[in-house]
Amino acid sequence: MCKHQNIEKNYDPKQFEDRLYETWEKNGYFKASADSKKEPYTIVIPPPNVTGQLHMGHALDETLQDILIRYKRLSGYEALWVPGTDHAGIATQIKVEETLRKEQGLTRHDIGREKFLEMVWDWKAKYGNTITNQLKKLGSSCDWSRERFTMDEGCSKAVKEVFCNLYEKGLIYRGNRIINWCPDCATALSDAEVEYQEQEGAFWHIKYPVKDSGEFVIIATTRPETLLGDTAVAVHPDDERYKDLVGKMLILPLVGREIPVVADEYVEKDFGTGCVKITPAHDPNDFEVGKRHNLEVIKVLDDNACVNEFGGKYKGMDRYEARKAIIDDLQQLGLLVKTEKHSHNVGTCYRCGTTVEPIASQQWFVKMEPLAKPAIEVINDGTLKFVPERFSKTYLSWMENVRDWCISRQLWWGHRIPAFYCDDCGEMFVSKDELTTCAKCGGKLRQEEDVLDTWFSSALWPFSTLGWPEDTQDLKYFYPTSTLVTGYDIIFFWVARMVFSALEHTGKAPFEHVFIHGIVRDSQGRKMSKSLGNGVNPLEVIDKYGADALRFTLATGNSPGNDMRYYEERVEASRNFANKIWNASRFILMNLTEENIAELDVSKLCVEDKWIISKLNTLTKEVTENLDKFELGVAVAKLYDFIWDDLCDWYIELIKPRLYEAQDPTNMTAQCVLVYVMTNTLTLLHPFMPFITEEIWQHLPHDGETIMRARWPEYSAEMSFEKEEKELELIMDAIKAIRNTRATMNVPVSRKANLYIKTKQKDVFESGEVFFKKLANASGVNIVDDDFVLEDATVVVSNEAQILIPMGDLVDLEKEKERLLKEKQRLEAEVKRVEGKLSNQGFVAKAPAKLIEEEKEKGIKYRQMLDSVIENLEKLK
RNA sequence: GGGAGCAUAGCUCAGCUGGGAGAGCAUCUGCCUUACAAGCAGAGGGUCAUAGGUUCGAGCCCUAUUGUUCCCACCA
Repeated sequence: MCKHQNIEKNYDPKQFEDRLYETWEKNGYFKASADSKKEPYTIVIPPPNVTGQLHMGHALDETLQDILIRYKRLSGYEALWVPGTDHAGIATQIKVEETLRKEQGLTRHDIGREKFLEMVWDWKAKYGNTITNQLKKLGSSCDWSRERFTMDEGCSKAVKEVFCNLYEKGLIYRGNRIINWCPDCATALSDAEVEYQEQEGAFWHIKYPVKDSGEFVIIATTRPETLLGDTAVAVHPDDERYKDLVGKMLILPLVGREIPVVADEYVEKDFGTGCVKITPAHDPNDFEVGKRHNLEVIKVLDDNACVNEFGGKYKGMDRYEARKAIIDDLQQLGLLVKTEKHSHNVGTCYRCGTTVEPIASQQWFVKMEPLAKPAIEVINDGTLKFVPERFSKTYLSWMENVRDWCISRQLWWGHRIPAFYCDDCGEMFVSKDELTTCAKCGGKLRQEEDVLDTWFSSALWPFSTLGWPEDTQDLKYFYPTSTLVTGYDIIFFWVARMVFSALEHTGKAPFEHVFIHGIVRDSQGRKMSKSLGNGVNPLEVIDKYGADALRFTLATGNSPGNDMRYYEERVEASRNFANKIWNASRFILMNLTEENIAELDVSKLCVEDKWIISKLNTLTKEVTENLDKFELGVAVAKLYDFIWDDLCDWYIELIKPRLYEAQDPTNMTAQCVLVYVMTNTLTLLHPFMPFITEEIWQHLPHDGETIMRARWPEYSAEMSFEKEEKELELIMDAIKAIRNTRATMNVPVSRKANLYIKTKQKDVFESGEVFFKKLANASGVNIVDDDFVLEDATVVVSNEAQILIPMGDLVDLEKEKERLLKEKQRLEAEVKRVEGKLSNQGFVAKAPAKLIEEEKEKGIKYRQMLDSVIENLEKLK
């Protein structure tokens, strides 16, 4: 009779997740078209590192994006999610270098630039698909036909275009300035790529002899090894102690060079000794001081942070060896006054953790001030909004204080800077084209060796992936993008740079909303990291519990911008929820008697049908509103409650009698309602749990090929049934009260009881007979008059009803008294609260009328219930 | 030094524009009731960090304090 295929008893995601994804992709459901008449909705993926592995951070990021994309797609938008990967300059280069060292014992310099780059490209070809395949496991509905890579032809073209453009405007320049140097990666870093760590260090007090006098100046430093490059000692201009010293010459210990004492406001009088050694080549502040006083810049450390030829006898030592040697020597000479403990912040490389070395060096920079201005403006005028809003503060404070961006990197893997030098005449050319001959002297040109900061190309991602600098149809239709979803940890690296780049080159903010999430931590609240070995592999979680369970876990109980802890127990709970949906659907399928199901006929609906439909209607409204406000966690929690409590625990139980009775004239209607409610619920849930919703949807009677092309449910006033909701809730309240009483009185489940109900709502309770029998273990239901008397009965008082249950010997008078007294206390408290409110002049005068009305109704209800309880207590005396 | 977040049940966290404190897990009791034991029914458990304030009414708004986490700055 039943033409519907039965499904397995237990939810087993492995049976369908991969299969469904393949079908979706094959059928082109993820593809978006720029010819569409619909409104566009666009997200570009934060490109993961091309050689990376999926971690929980990605899983969260992709899940949130996929929820938004699927929601918008269902809501009738032309939804495009552009995927792609980042070449990740340093990270990738380090990985390949490591392999080269391990497998062949060679460095990149041994094999040369060309060979090495070939190797990286091979590496990319081999491992580049790993992470994208992992994204597919999660269910990400990216338009893979548009997959991009930051070093593909189009992106490279965009990079050159931007570079030349900025150079021509004078916004890119080459200069000798202090930069952060990572000795291990052997490259310059931007300020954003330096992480500061508090480290226990020392503060050395050193004597510098004053020339031609027996006197000394004592300076205090944390970096004695840079002494070799000192070109002055500075004091504060107002410092009385050193007034006479200014202008005099000092003899630099160990070196013997003469250096002046200068006066500069940068010096803090009260810190250290008030005298500061100035090393312009190895400290950003000293560099500035040096500029003000025309000091020589003597670089004493080389690219490996070892002392160079200007270091005399210390030449060749690395910075820490040199430090130790210098301290020892100073001590022997009696020039070391004292050593204090001192904790201070040390800059480290965000990739390898090595302590960075500030070094004066010839590098390329982006001039930030003119670019930052409009990027600040778009926040202030509301063109670009952060969710949650507070992150705009983080963004603004950075943008307002931003310094010029060092964009050159001494790496091989990346976009080579399009600058060309002529060694014959010294001319430099910046050009999009590969120049070979000098336009001035005809000499041979060589291209700049340095490559660009990885973030230079990712800064263009929202428009370079859509075809810029060409004026493509995609760019016209999908740009600016709608929402950017990313973690707060890359607001500076990436978000900020995308904003000013987009404004400068496209004239538009790259997106409307920046939706910020936190990071996924381990169960102890620690960051997941390789070194701690506490990372959880999302793929293993998917393997064990399914992608939907992982997605649900990441989406639920998580609020925007906040970190979350990962607990396997939570994934298990999510899997259980999936199983619940699975079995509810299994139940529906088992009870469908026709292949096709009729349209919902409102005139045939029973009270419980209207109740669930009305509930669904409200749910639809709220879930939609929550999604529009980026409150994904709230939305999915409401879906959970509706499915588990309203649909499974109540509605399905309520209609079982109808379904089991083939002759029941309302049987068909119940089937209709089940299919209607389940189909709509699955659609609302689909963005969160795409696989299980599709799998079930395919089994249920449906129109169309896929739930991905279903229509997002809409709130409708016609599907709101307030009267029926209230009526059924009276019955539900009574059932809960009876169950509660029976449990308290230790009545065995097997013992059914007759109910005698006193109520003014006779019709409502009469129609609830079948529900009482099924859900409250009633053998019979009798509506009786108020003067009805029953001996040896327990009395359950609920909203609008008194229910008498004869229990014979089972009624323990003392227990019954105790129960009623407790009930009395509870109700008295309620009555007191309501009456307190209503007798408050201020409340009655100022509170909204609707609220007052509700309180009055509650007052009457509780008063009635309390009276009943008291009346019954009297009888027991 | 500047800025931000967090503090709610034993644990992890929700709580939207201020209107009777919620979930999951854990605990206790009773159930293999023909969708689901990955389940069902019931129960216990909270001075919403502290002190003030605004309001008829505060977990939510304001001020201060304490604890905690993070970001930025970098006094050598």
